[in-house]
Amino acid sequence: MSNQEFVVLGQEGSDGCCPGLLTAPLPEDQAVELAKVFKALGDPVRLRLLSMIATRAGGEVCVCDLTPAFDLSQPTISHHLKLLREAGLIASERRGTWVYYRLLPEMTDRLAGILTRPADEPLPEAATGLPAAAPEGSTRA
Amino acid sequence: MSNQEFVVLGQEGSDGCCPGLLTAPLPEDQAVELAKVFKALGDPVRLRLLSMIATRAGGEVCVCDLTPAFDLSQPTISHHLKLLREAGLIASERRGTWVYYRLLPEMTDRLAGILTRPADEPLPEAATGLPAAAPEGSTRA
DNA sequence: AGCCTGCATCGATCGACTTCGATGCAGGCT
DNA sequence: AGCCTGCATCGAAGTCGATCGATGCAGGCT
Repeated sequence: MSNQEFVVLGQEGSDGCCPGLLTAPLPEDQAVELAKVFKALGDPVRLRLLSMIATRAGGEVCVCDLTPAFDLSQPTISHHLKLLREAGLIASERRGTWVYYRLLPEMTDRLAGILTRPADEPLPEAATGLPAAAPEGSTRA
Repeated sequence: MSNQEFVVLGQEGSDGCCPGLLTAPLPEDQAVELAKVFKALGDPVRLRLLSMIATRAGGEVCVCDLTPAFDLSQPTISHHLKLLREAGLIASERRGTWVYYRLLPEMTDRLAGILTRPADEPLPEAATGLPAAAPEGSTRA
């Protein structure tokens, strides 16, 4: 049960080919994989679940501590946890009666890296104000 | 047209009250606002659009350069751009016949900060293996 | 064994999202 | 003026996602 369901995103470090969204034009297949993770974060309940898991001292939370924090049924919470798990953001482990969830910091680290721009980003403010200069590929047929 | 539609997320810097998801248990209303932005990123087309906009030299892209890069209709691309705009990730400006989009790096910076953990994160590996220790709030009635 | 608790899975419901063609609107042409 | 191009908006259609009650399963009790 403590497996990650399926590993999304190749695990190249911050040195490899894919320094992130804001550096190179993100190929199709990578966009698909990345979107799965961001989609998992695109829900208030899942964000709060992730936050509760990540910030709990000890690095682990029992599901029985998560469920009563929401005005939702137990199956719904279980469903959201499953999505976070399938996105590679958390992992679960059963110990006796209870199931514990913990953060997988590799994924959040990776997302943070993907959203970080390469420190310079001149933001030239150039072309602004020109009388409608023709864009890149427009041959104006 | 170059307005941000509506400003999501209070704009406190990295010093203020909300250092991110992985530090404090994310209150409900903030989770709702944050989820909107992550949801906007939770689609492969929008991720590629954002990437194309962010990585274009000059910091701007004409819509007419974005549309032919996808196997989708023009209204669909326009719809995705609108969602990215409403999420505060990009802004648009009309110049003559064409509309140009540019990245709003404040938002991506903010997301990156939210996903960054406070550098230490001991990952104690403690309680693991114990014979079913009772979780936090369980009084085991 | 039998029972009880904690959690996951199943099936159904209903709203949200993606996509499209059709249309509207702004701005540059002739 | 009339026309054409670039882009946004408007329904409509189909798919996906969130949520629930019911159920199943695992593990610790008596």
